[in-house]
Amino acid sequence: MSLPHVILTVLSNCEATGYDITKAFSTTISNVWKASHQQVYRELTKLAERGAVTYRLEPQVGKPDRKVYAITPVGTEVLEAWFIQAPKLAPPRDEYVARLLSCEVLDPTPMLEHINNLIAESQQLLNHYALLEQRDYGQSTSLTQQQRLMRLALRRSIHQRRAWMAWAQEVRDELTMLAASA
Amino acid sequence: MSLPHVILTVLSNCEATGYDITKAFSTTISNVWKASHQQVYRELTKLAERGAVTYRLEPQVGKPDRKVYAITPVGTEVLEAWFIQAPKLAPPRDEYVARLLSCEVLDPTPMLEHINNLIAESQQLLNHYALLEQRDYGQSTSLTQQQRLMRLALRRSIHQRRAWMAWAQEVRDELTMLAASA
DNA sequence: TCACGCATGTAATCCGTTACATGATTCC
DNA sequence: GGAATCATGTAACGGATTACATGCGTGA
Repeated sequence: MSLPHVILTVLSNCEATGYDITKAFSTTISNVWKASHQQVYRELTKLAERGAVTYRLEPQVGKPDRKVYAITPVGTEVLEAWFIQAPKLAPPRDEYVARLLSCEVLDPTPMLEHINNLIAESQQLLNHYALLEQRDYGQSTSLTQQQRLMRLALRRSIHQRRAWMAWAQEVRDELTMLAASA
Repeated sequence: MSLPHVILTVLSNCEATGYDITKAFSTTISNVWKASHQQVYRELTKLAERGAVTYRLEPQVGKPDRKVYAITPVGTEVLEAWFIQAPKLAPPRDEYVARLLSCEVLDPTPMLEHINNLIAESQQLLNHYALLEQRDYGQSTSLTQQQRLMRLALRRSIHQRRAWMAWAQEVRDELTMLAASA
């Protein structure tokens, strides 16, 4: 499990509230790790119990207090211990291929629609990614370290989505033939 | 959630015991969906409660009874209803990219090792996949429908792994430069 | 004034993982 | 004789999802 460590990484850069971190999960980190605000708040509570983070209350007029979290030395150790462990790939759970297997016993027509939608969505996303890459990392010759890392995260999404695209096109061709011969 | 539907798909082809299905999950379906035997047994119990599957007991001499499961018409309806729903991609939870983000605040050397391991493993797996594809689908000019579908499942794994490979190589180059300049 | 965003949670349920358990058979 | 495999589970824990809940400020 890496959710607490992603949170600790965010806090290594700067202090943040639960809300700030949730925002990060829905913007910059959204391609890397998915987490709901409930998960974030619960994890922050647990990390505070373990002494990996601390927080100070910032009173606000007419609003509930902000809890501003910061990483502790213990938290840094936790992060380092996790960092040197070998990463694991997510176990395969693929709804597209699962449905594809059902085509042996069911009419494949709906599957062809799903695949066409996947192709269309993927094309749009890839266009979007290309724009992002150009806009954020394409101009200057020298990028900061942070920019290089974020660019590699984006590259991951691009490679992954291209793989979906290429596969979906193979499936479309195969299913089209299959539907024609039936 | 698709676990029950993958099970129903298996049972649409032929009757099977919990053990048979578990074996399928660790062989033919292993690239598509991961499930432990405990999950399979629990899911079979639930499907039987919903009336989507039935089972008959096959007594055996000196062994515990075999429960041989079969899909029911209700089960087929459940499967069809799921089949026409739009598949969802797995939410992003990527331990490699997560660790990559930490490289901003931690020494990237361990990450470079992780990435080199990923490249080596991926190369081996891709070789293995190539052999499988050739052996199982490369010879005859006309494949059965079942074979075509299984081949597309394999193609998915190949595309996915190639994407990992290409990305990992980009990361390796970038991290090597980064380590050299530090 | 009504909806949306900010900011913060609790509760229930489900899914996945790990560990524990049993008792026979078959292969080395 | 011991290890692995067949076949079947229960129990406990933790993570993820969904729903429910509050209460203020801001813009249409």
